[in-house]
Amino acid sequence: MPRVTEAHRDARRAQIRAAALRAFTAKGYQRASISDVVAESGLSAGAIYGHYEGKRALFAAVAEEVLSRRGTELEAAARDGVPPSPVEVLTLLMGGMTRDIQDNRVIVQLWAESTVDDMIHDVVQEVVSAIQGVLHGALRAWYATRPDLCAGDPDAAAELLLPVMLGLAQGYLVQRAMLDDFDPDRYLRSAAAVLPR
Amino acid sequence: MPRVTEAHRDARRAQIRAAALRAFTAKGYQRASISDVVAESGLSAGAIYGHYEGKRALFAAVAEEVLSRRGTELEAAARDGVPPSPVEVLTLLMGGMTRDIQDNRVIVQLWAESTVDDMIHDVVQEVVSAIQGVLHGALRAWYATRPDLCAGDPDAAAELLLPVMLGLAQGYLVQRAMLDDFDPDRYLRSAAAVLPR
DNA sequence: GTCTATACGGAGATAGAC
DNA sequence: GTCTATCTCCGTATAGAC
Repeated sequence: MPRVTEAHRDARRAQIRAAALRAFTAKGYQRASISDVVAESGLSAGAIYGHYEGKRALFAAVAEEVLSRRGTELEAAARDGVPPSPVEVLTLLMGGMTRDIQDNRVIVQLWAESTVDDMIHDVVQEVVSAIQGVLHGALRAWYATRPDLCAGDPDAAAELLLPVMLGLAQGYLVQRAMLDDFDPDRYLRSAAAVLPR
Repeated sequence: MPRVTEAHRDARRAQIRAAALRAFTAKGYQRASISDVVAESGLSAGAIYGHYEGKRALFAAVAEEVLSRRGTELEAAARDGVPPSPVEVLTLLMGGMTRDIQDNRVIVQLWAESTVDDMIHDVVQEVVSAIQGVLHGALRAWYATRPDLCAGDPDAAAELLLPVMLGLAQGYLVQRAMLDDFDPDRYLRSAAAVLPR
């Protein structure tokens, strides 16, 4: 299999995903039509359908790409250097989201879609599980440096903190997407006040 | 204006809202059609449109009803009896949600819709603001009984905790709607480990 | 692989009788 | 106020040429 062709194919697919993300971000996933993606990509409907089965598959692919990056980033940060504290982990995750997509309304739309579309559900399920795994590892590493806080059992401490860490991240994203007067710094100060440090 | 007629009108509107909630819950807001609401209500399309402008207005009305109840419940709990602790407040709110709607997928769908539909946005915005107000009051009342935890300033302490309390509630709802293996008790234990008590 | 043009289906909303 | 029947729009997806 000629690798040039393969690379070209992947590049085109990436181009389509990028266009889809722009369209979904601008209009919202439900309201964005395939025509919007077409317009955004500079290609045609036929071209899109040649690479993705349809709008749902496109959303799944984009979601996989964006969410996976959070796991990758966190893993990298946890690997080299001092283990980040819970608040630093939260800040890192939220900063990454903001970097990838302007506002994060589309993330909330993704969650909603995952409650009703099986294809989306499966992708989100898988990637979020992966993120939880990485998150667990990061927290465990940090607790290991703070034996005073975990009674010598970093693993159990990380396990206990995990749902709240995920929940605080989700709360941040919901509020940022939904509330007119959301204040990111205030939210992080609030989180810092309750999280171990 | 004859009050019997007025009462009948309100009853019918409540009947329609209840039918809409069932339809939205069963199929998801986007996928539920007006026909579904019609079928669920036992009425006709014409009857529905005689009382509500359309699907969006219906969702807004249902959302207003369900969310407002959270504020009312919390206010009642905070008023009579011992001020509930943060974890108790969280448990109360989540219990109320579960009572009103089986799973809470439709809540996440509501948030998503609020990021893209102005009518929904305005309603959610208003009701969530009200809930935050009540929440603030409840937390302040609790802190007032625990001066050791707030350095004598219950108001500031409540203000600081507010975003996290809201975020933890939202995280609970997202995870419950989205994750196959969500464990409510585990989430609450996790929250109890970080929240002041 | 990609384009243009179009078929198909479904959903929200309305008309008009009762 | 409510019903039946229907209209109209719009979005997804495909057909067929290049």
